[in-house]
Amino acid sequence: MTNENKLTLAGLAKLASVSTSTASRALNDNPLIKKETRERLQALAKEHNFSLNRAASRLRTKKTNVIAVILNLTDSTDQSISDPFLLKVVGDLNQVLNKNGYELLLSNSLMASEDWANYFISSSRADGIIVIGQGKSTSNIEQVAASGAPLVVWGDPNASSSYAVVGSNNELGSYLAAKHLIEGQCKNILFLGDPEHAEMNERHKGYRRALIEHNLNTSSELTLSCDITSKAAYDTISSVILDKGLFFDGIVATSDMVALGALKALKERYIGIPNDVSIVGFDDIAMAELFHPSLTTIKQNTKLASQVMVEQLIKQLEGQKATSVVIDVELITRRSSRSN
Amino acid sequence: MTNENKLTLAGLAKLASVSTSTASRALNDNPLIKKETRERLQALAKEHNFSLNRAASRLRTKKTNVIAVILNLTDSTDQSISDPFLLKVVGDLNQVLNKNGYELLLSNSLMASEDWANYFISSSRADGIIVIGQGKSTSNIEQVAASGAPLVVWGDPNASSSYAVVGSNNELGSYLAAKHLIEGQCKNILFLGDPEHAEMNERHKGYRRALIEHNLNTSSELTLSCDITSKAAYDTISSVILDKGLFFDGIVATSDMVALGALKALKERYIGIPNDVSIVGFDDIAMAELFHPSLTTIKQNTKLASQVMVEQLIKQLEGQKATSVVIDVELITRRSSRSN
DNA sequence: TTGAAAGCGATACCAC
DNA sequence: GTGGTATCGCTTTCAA
Repeated sequence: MTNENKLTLAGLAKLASVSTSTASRALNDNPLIKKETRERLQALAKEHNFSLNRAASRLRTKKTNVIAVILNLTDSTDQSISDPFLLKVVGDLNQVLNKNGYELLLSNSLMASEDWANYFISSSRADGIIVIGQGKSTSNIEQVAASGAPLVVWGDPNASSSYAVVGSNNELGSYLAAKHLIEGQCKNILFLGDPEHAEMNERHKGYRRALIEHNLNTSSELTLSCDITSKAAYDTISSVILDKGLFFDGIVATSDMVALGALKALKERYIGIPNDVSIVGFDDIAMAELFHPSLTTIKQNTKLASQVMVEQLIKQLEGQKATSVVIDVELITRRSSRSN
Repeated sequence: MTNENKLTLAGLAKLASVSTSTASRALNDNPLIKKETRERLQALAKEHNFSLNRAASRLRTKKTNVIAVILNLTDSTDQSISDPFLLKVVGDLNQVLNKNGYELLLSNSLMASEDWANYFISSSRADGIIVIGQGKSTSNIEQVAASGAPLVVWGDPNASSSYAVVGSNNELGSYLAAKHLIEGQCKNILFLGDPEHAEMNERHKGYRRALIEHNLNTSSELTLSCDITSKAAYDTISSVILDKGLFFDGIVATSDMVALGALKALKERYIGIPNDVSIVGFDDIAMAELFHPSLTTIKQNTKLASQVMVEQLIKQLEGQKATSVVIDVELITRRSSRSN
């Protein structure tokens, strides 16, 4: 197999005694070619383990059928790249892209050059870009948008932006979370997360809306800013309890990882969950129900979201305009919060 | 930016009043070209947002600088693709590949055609293949190996195989796990996992070795076969307790997800961990220490493993022969098992 | 140190 | 329905 020269389309055509044009069309299942001929060539290709050279066809057609997916990590290398939620999205995107005939080129913001449009699109490495996460700064993303490259971002769809953003209804999600805690008789509800981050800021708004609606304390000492990792959440909760004691009876966390970090800190102090403190997470990662108590959370529908992202991207690839789309969230009630 | 025709190397060369040859060499930082000229052209390229067309250069050089990473899922679509351990490996590989100038094309066995070598290599989509997981059948992998394509597999490195396998010392891992339980006075130790799966089978061997060394019961009813998901583990443990009561006091699980599923089933029945039953997992996923009790486990060094996999792959890309490599494992003692 | 030109392997326009 | 051929944009040998 490695001794002779690799078979090319021209070679295959010769074997079949047709022209390369015909061979090309046949392998691409072009209906211009007689069905019989098509099938004959496809069989021959299979027999000889022949595959069209993508580099060549990409050069000629100026289409790669590749989508670059960029994990837009905030800063801390290790923590966020292993966030199960982000990786779940990558997995789902992979499925959907493949189903639509695209391949997934994986990157992350720590690696790729600064100028994404240039690096991926102009260089014809990919036809379009999906960015997962807006992070704290969106300048990279705006640059891509300005270049006119097909682009979809997973993030906060309510932010007015020059590009299509697909994301959960974050405000509503945390509103539902807070409301659920209030209905469970929580009076002093903490918000745990990083309000500087676009999506998290929306979640903070929803949390405040619920509290205000129910005339609860929204004092700023109830908003605890911390990184979106379980470690940071654990540390934050641990130290705040040490400082001020247990001055809260509910937590609205900005992610499941954050919720789980908080949960651990509380349990270590023998604080009862959900009776002393109720907790609601955000994401509904696979592990949420494995914990004890299982985690009440706001489910983000990553499967649907991936579908929508790919749809919106394909629209742009076809020259249409894409729009931002809000994905519904859902409260999943489990045992880390009091029901009713 | 979209109005005029896209700039090509020839165009850039004209702008700089040099030949395309010179321009090409300059942008590739070829020392043949005077340093001054090189810098001038690189600056010009940046100024005009110019990037070399990869499709063209790949066609010409017959090198893509892309590595296909294939998640070799067993069967169940949803469960395994979200296994945090596998995705962690993908993330780590991404980092290492990028550092070495390669890009990562993500695929999974459910999607890609049957004939991986053909699909990825002959078609010049990628220069090499990394397969994550041997699954139950290795015929796909062997086909790639037979084709002579650069290939590295994450799996059981002890299996004699025609290709390079990088993987943890699975046998030793579960041996350590079982030994640790025995030292904690466990007498009836369950093995929970799927011994048909290559790596899991090694783990089963290690488990048995430890038991035999200590004259413990190795009867087959102590080996519980179940899928490598937390759900399956939960169901398996639940039903076995229902059937036979609590006839064991230790569990060697084949993965953290499995361990956590078992943990949940036991806690729901108010079985004390680690006093009634001690548990050891395998992997050391990020969440292992968040659980209550935190999970004792066998750590797989994915970072090192990724480095080694890429190294071995690059060797092959350079025409050298690669070898299988065993990665050390480490017992991480936490609270789900009795110490000492 | 630089330039001219051939050619990588497909596709698609135009002819028949 | 099928075939001839120019062409996509770059790299690299050979010549200067």
